Amino acid sequence: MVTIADVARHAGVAASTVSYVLSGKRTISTDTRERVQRSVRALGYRPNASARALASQRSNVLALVIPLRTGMHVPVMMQFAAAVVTTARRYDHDVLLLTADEGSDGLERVAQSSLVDALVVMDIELHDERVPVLRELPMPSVLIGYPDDADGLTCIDLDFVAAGAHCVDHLADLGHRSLALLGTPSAVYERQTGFAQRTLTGFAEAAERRGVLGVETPCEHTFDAILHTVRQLLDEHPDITGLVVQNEPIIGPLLDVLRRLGRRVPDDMSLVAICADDVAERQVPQLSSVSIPAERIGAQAVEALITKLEGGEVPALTLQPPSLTARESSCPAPHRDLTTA
Amino acid sequence: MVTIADVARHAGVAASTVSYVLSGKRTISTDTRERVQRSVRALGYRPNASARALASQRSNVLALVIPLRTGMHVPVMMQFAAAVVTTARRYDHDVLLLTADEGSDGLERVAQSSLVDALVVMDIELHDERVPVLRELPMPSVLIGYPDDADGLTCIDLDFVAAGAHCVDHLADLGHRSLALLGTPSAVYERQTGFAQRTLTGFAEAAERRGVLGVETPCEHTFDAILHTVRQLLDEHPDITGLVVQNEPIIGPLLDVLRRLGRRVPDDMSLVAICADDVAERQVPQLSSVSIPAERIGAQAVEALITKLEGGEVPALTLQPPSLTARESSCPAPHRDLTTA
DNA sequence: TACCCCAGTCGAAGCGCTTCGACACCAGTC
DNA sequence: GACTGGTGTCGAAGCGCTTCGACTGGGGTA
Repeated sequence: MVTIADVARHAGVAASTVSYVLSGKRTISTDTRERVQRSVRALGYRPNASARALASQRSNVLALVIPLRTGMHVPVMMQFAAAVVTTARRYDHDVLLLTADEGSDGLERVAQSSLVDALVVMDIELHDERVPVLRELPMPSVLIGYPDDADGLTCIDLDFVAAGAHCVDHLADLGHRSLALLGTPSAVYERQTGFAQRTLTGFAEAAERRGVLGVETPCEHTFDAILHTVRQLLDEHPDITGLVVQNEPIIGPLLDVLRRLGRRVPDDMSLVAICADDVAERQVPQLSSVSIPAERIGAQAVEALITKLEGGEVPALTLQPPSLTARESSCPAPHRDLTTA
Repeated sequence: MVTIADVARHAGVAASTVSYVLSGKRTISTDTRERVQRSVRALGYRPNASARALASQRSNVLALVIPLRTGMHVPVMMQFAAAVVTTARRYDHDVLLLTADEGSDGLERVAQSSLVDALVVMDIELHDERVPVLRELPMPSVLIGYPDDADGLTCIDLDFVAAGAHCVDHLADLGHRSLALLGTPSAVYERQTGFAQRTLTGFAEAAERRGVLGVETPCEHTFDAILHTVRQLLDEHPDITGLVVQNEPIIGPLLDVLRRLGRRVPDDMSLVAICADDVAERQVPQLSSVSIPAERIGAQAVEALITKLEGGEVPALTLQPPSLTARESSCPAPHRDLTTA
């Protein structure tokens, strides 16, 4: 391996000069700078990451904690992860992958051993055991999602309360009076995952505000579960004409189930999904949806972290406003009242 | 931060003694060992990763290169990734996440800067530009998948040739005489991805060997594309009664399409998928399938790497034998010949 | 002309650990 | 009683880099 000393010798300067050329932290004459850069290229020099980290107290590595848990929708997670990695690279950082099942011990491990400079933590529960740990850690972190008590933390998320409300408003504006939220598997609610809870809240509040019926039900991923859940829902509330779906993997089978139950989308049943745009567009009919800007949020998380690493200030909570795109799956409610009133 | 010197002072020994207690590389008296361990616990000491890496020339970090490319099925990838991370942790290693779009430069970067000790590379193409680079790198690597020329490499994969053949054999055994392979999106074939190509080969060879018709067609992910592909397939080859599917995300909509085209599964059309077991089981009807043992392969990759890091020998190519589970989606062929012969 | 200042460079210290060789001590051995 | 061979511990060197303080020389100022 070629070291900085080799480069220095080759260029006829001191090792520290090479270091300053590379970091730009002191002024170096054009002449020297170019000579050093030529030597770097000629020898194919790459600074040793550990030596650099040891001397500078910076590893240039971010930890990314991703959940690999039941009920989570994997492709969305990967979009976040990809955005984090890509953005980190843009700021000359690498990403260490941790799974959530290492828990808060894992966070302490990588932080206290100085393996990483900062952490991005996904899939935050309302009462997350990792939150107090993150608060005490001697390095910056950013959460994607946010706990109930977000004091002293930096959190970034889609505004799921507003997202839930948006869906209700959209359907209510179209004249629907009875709505249901078809949510994530119940395990996700049980562990009080922020995004699921908040969508629920937004949905319920908006239904109340608009004076429409709003029922909520979790839904598992198997076809039979979907069939059963929807059938029961429509049995109990036969006048439901609007469905809000926050559960990506069931979207395909759900359309199937509705067909099988004799409900045409959107004629008999309007649908709004909370999901990635490409998923919404891929369906037949294309789904009206509130998109999940995973790319944007992942990038923002890294940028916030970099800012904090450089000593800058970032807002404690950044909520992306949701945006709803109306597509083919939602339309004005059928005029029941003409026949039933 | 607590350093090894603090621990040494606290325990009344030399720093090197602490190091030897921690590594176990020299015999230490029970008395001293316990005293040191107590001090470690009392002070909450964690060795500094960079210092350790610098001194020992080992970072205890593995690079994992995952593809984030069009046509790849994300959940399967994540299963691999999760298995790699989990297994790495079992051997006291961490995982640095790289995306394939950094290409071979990314590999050189992390390897030559000693950021990592070894690499796991996924999604290998038959003529992969990264292969020559990996061969030259001064550290071990393991490929999940394998290129045409695998000389000097360590590769682990499901035996997709056998998988393709297995599917044909299963259907041929059931009396089907005309089969089709509904494959990945064409982009995946165009970049000569190993698993797709080899399944094709196995499928074609087995069809030839069994003397049955075997047509092959790529298939994109959108509903319309699936509908169009299947319709065209059945127009051109109306007597196809067996379908092999290697394209996880289309499985749901495909069942839909077949229904729409009036083909009942399995009565009119037998189906065998190459996909994760849980996906196969979630469908209605449940799919006969060759499973993709992502967990196993990911774990094996890491274990091979650890063995190589310790100077051990590992086989150049490890092919997992595929196993087919017959479920509801395949049954004996309808007895056409009675009516048409 | 004497002075100061700044740009440009160097040398050395030190980041926190591992590892090598040396050494001290105690048991056996002859 | 001198010698050998472990066993357990220590000190020092060194991993490859960053960074601090110091030094040099040339240009501007008084």
